[in-house]
Formats: sequence, C-alpha cells, structure tokens
Amino acid sequence: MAATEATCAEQGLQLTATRRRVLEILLEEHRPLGAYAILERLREFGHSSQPPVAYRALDFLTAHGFAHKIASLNAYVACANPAGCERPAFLICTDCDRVAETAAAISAAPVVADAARSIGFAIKQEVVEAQGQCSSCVGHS
Amino acid sequence: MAATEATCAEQGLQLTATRRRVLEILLEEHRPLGAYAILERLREFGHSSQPPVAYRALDFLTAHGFAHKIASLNAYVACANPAGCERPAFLICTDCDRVAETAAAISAAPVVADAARSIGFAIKQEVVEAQGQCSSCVGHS
DNA sequence: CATGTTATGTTATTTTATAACATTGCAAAG
DNA sequence: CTTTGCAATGTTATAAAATAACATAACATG
Repeated sequence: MAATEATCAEQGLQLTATRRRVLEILLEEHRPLGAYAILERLREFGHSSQPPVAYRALDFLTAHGFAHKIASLNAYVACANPAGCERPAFLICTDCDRVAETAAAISAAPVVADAARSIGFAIKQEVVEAQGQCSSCVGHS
Repeated sequence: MAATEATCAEQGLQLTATRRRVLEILLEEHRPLGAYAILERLREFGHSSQPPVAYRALDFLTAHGFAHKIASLNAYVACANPAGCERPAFLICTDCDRVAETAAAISAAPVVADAARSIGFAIKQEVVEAQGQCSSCVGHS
C-alpha cells in the first residue's frame, strides 16, 4: 500500500477513495476476487456498487501494475511487489484458491521465445498462469 | 481431423455429430471463436443451438486435447497438433486475432519452475499465452 | 467565470457460462 | 425381449462477467 501511494505520488496518479478501497479489499483477502465479490465489499463501505465502479477501479489498478487480472479465473489480485513489478507469473492453488506471484521476464519460456522468433512473432506481453497445489494443500487430498 | 478420429477410436471416445461439427467449425476458421460464435455456426447446420450444446462439445474437445480454450480471450481454437499435443502455449496476434500454437513443456519457464520449487508448489498445468504481433501484422501499423 | 479534463454515478445491455431437469438412444444384465 | 443403467442431448432458465452509453460532479487552468 505504501509502495503504491509512493508510486502514485511520483507519477501524478490519483489514488482516489474508490481505487484505494478496492486495492485495500484485494490486499485484505490475499486471494483472487471476482469483480462482483469486490462490488459486494464496496457496498459494505457505502460506495456505489454498480459494475462499472469496480471495473474502472480495477482498470486503473491493473493498468499501473498495482493489481493483476488472473485470466484463467476471471478474477483479480493485488500485486505482491508493487514497487518493482515486472511481467508477473502466477501459481494458482486449485485447492485453496490462493495465488503466489513470481517474476517472469518476458519470454521466460525459452521454448516459446524460440517458437516466436522462428515465425517472426513479436511478443509484447505474456500471460503465465500455473495451476496446481500449494505447499499447504499438497498431500491434504 | 483424421488424427482426432484415430485417437477417439483408440481410446473409445465418442466423436458424435455435434462434437465433430464443432471441431470442424474450429478447424475451418483457424482462429479463436467464442462459444456463441460457434453456436451461430451450429445453428446454420440445423443443430440445436442452446448454449449448453456448444459448451458440452467444447468441454469434450478441450478435455481430450482436440481443442483449447484461450483464457485471455474467452475463446476456443482447434488444436494444431491433436496427435501429440503436450502443454500448448499460444502466440496471439492482437492485430489479426490469429493464434499460433507451440509446444511448451510444463514449467517451460525456468524462472517460474524455480519459484514453484522454492515454495513447494506442485505445478499440474500451465497457461502460457503471449500477445503481440504476428509476422504479417508487424510493421503494418 | 468559462472551459477542459478526469473521475463518478447510473441505467441498460451484451457476452460468457452454468444449473437443473427432461428426454433419447443404446448396450449389457437379467 | 425387456428393463436397467449410462452417456449424450434437448430445453428452460439463470448466473456471472463485462461493457456501452450517457449524465453529473469536482477541480484545475486560462
């Protein structure tokens, strides 16, 4: 949160009440939340709770790297490293729904990078989302 | 298609009319189609066109690796290598919407594999989707 | 104060996906 | 053969995720 505030101050970004509240909600739960789950939480705090409210805040947060969308879950998480977030990759536990975030430089997968090069594909962005079991859930099933 | 038929025969899977038609539709367009676009095409062929029809066929095709879901697009493509498909990765052109499929062994990204190992995360499946420009679209903008 | 810009509020709708239950077709067991 | 069970399909309804479109507010700057 502090890191996010600092970045916003530095770059002249407006961390408004709604945006801040959405980020706080994501930080409190440290697991992926759907936009409508976030909306419910917002409603508890007296904010307007129409879908665009949540989506606009999420657009802001994800555009600046303060939060990320997990495409395979249609859900959102706070960034684990807002100070220096680069090309994140996610480890999603299919048992407890928690998500670990790790850094993964672009084209972190050499096989993919090679394939891209060989067909002249210019990679701009990569979505890397691994699913499996986290250490607390391994063996529990 | 032949490869898919062979695999089904081998493994006792039923490539029924609807499932076959959906796969044909995906093969004809070789680009990602949304479930409702597929439904529209199905309707042209006199099939029932309620959503579950398409989703059930897609569930079958994706479960057995004959087609894949592109999570970042909420769309589906035919598998480019149904004979021996392993952990596919996708190169998605943001200009022309075409998708190239490449093989990417699990944990193809060493950075991610290392991170997973260090926190005891057991990877089962990876979603790797790169976005950028394909060779025909590079430069055109 | 007028003007432009950025953020919100609000209504409605679109797009994506699934729940739930009825029906059919077929193969194996009795 | 018939009935029992299963896999696939049909159908209705609804849930869940996302956006379009337009109105309003808040605020800095000329």
